[in-house]
Amino acid sequence: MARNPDESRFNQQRERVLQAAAHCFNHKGYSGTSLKDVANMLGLTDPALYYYVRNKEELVYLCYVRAADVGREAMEQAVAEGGTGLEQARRYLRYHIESMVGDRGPIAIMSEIPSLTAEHRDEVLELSRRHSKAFEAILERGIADGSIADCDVRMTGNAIMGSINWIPKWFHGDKAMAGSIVAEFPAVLTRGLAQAT
Amino acid sequence: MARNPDESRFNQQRERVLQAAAHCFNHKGYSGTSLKDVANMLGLTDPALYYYVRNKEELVYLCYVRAADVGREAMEQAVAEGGTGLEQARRYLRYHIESMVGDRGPIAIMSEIPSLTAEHRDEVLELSRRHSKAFEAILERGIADGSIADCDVRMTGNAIMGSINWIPKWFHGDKAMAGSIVAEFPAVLTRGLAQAT
DNA sequence: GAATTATTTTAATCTAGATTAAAATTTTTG
DNA sequence: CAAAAATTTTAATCTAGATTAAAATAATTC
Repeated sequence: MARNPDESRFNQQRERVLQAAAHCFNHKGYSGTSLKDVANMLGLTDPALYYYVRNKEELVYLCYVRAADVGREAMEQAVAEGGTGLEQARRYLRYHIESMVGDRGPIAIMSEIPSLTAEHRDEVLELSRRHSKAFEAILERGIADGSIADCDVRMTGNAIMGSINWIPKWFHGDKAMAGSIVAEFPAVLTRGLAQAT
Repeated sequence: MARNPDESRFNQQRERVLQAAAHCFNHKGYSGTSLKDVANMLGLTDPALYYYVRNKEELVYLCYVRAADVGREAMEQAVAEGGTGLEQARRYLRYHIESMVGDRGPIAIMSEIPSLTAEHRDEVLELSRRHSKAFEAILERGIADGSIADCDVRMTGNAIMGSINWIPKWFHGDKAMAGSIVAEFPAVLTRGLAQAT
């Protein structure tokens, strides 16, 4: 038995299921992906998935929690490393984007939140809200420390988060493209934030 | 009979169907909205919708074409009015956003493109691509005329378009919010573009 | 290597919701 | 107003795909 429960065969396989599902959802759309599609991608038959998730709703839910985790981890690491608000913002964006287009991807676009059960929906929305708040907090710290020009943090946050969230819509694994995104996005998205000096 | 075919009772009613569908898709998710939901919103029963669209796939398709139209109109008007590239970019964003959060809304998020028929999918993707190209062209004109700082137009375009496309995800008709978006977004999204003078 | 546990399969339901058909109603027109 | 056209309804199918049950296989344990 693996010492770390996250590394157990079961959890590893479940992680593969989630990545396959995210891939299918992003490529074929939610309504276009059957459990059979996801299962076949892993060389399994559809009922096998029920060994890892209770039903399709839970599969979607777990994909979304996973997407939120990736964002949260990037945020926590970026904040932990300190620096000015602007530096933290840039770093967060780089970490998050690196994960999304790198080995943590593909990340599911959260387009079917409304179809989740009330409990799951509330939880995912809460994670999402918390993430937005954390980013707004970075912006506010940047304004306070003078690295970021005064702005409407709510709208600025919405704008930047929208860009991030939309990436999986047009990025489909192309390596060269991944490089461009990582190289350009953090700069592009924060260029407008800097306080003129 | 109306002289302008767009104003015929049929077309007006169809437009209402599309708006209702967009509202439902954005609020309940694609898989969560049945034709019954859309029909009931208009005080109709589900089979009545088949008088306006061939099937659900076409309903989605038409919602997406409509969304693309709104963007194209904003783009054309903004470009037609001339000015520097930066001015055109700002104007386009203002027009597009005003339409989205105003009386042309709600606009459907294009999350189910992959479920469209091959013909419809290709057409929508082509519209989408053309729109992106048009925006990149504005950026290039801005770089040429010196109003916009040199940048990776492809990635910059992707970033800004992502912000726009994501708006229907979190904006749900709140009037005050609509005001903030129109007031802030065009500025926020173009702040990073300006050539330092 | 026998017993236990974990994983996957085949085969069988079951159902929501899309779609169709035919009839009823409403609107328009001459 | 009567006929024709337009719009909507009620009632009836029809099906993909989610889900469940039971059995089969593979991996682990002692």
